[in-house]
Amino acid sequence: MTTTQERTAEQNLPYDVFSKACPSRGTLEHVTGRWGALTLGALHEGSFRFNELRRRVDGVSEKMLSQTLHALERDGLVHREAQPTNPPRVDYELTPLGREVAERLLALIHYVEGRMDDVLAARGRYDEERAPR
Amino acid sequence: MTTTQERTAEQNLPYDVFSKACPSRGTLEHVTGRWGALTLGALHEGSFRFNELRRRVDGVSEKMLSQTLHALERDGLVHREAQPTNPPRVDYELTPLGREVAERLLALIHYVEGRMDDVLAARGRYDEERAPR
DNA sequence: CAGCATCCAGCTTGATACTG
DNA sequence: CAGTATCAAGCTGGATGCTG
Repeated sequence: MTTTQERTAEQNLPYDVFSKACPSRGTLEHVTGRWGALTLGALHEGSFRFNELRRRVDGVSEKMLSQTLHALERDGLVHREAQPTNPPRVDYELTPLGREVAERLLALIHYVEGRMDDVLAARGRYDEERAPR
Repeated sequence: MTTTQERTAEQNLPYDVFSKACPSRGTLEHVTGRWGALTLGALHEGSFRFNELRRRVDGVSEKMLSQTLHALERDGLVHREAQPTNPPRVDYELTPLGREVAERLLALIHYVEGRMDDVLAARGRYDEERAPR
């Protein structure tokens, strides 16, 4: 069995999410976090204004959406286009890098959605086995 | 623009992670959460015992690993094989469904790892633009 | 070894109010 | 419209002690 450090050295990987200190872990959390994932998923379908996005991502608060967008913009996954009009208009869209990431993320999301019946069935079995009384 | 509900109806999707109430959102969080993602990633390489896994997933506490494994087992992604020996030996491995999910997850993880240089560069630009003083 | 039970510090989150 | 500021509450997660 190889340790994280050994794998990193052997395969010469510059960034290894399995290592606690690796910055890729932070970015991965922005991408896969509850709101990050849904935001990237929504933006994969086009450009959105702030409040459009807010309605799209059911349940996100204003604060969390703002925070999420800042993190994704900082990581270079989302582009923010602000027009200095009044009232202000700001559009968000994926960068090329963001699109690549979103595609892989959506492949995962759609797969999970497509297998939810199996997941729910597994849950039923699990719960029944240990609380039938 | 279509709402979440409209999309769900139009495309006849049984499960839509964009909807607050959808159970797929919960499963997605188990899969993509900090520890869920790393645990699935580790298990993709083979079968592991509890403490092996703990060493592999750098930074995870006993409690969180236990909790994570329970959630993944309940969702039908991980299989738990307990041998009634003394001392006890328990092995964890992916189910076929878990393997499918882990593969898509790893595609995302590896892509992000591979583009970390771009992410870090974007961060540098972002930070510089708004705190030069 | 493989966990569970408990406690609690602190970070995350949501609600609310306010600004340009 | 597009956010920021502030504050309370609740949940997450780490430490500790214990069991089979």
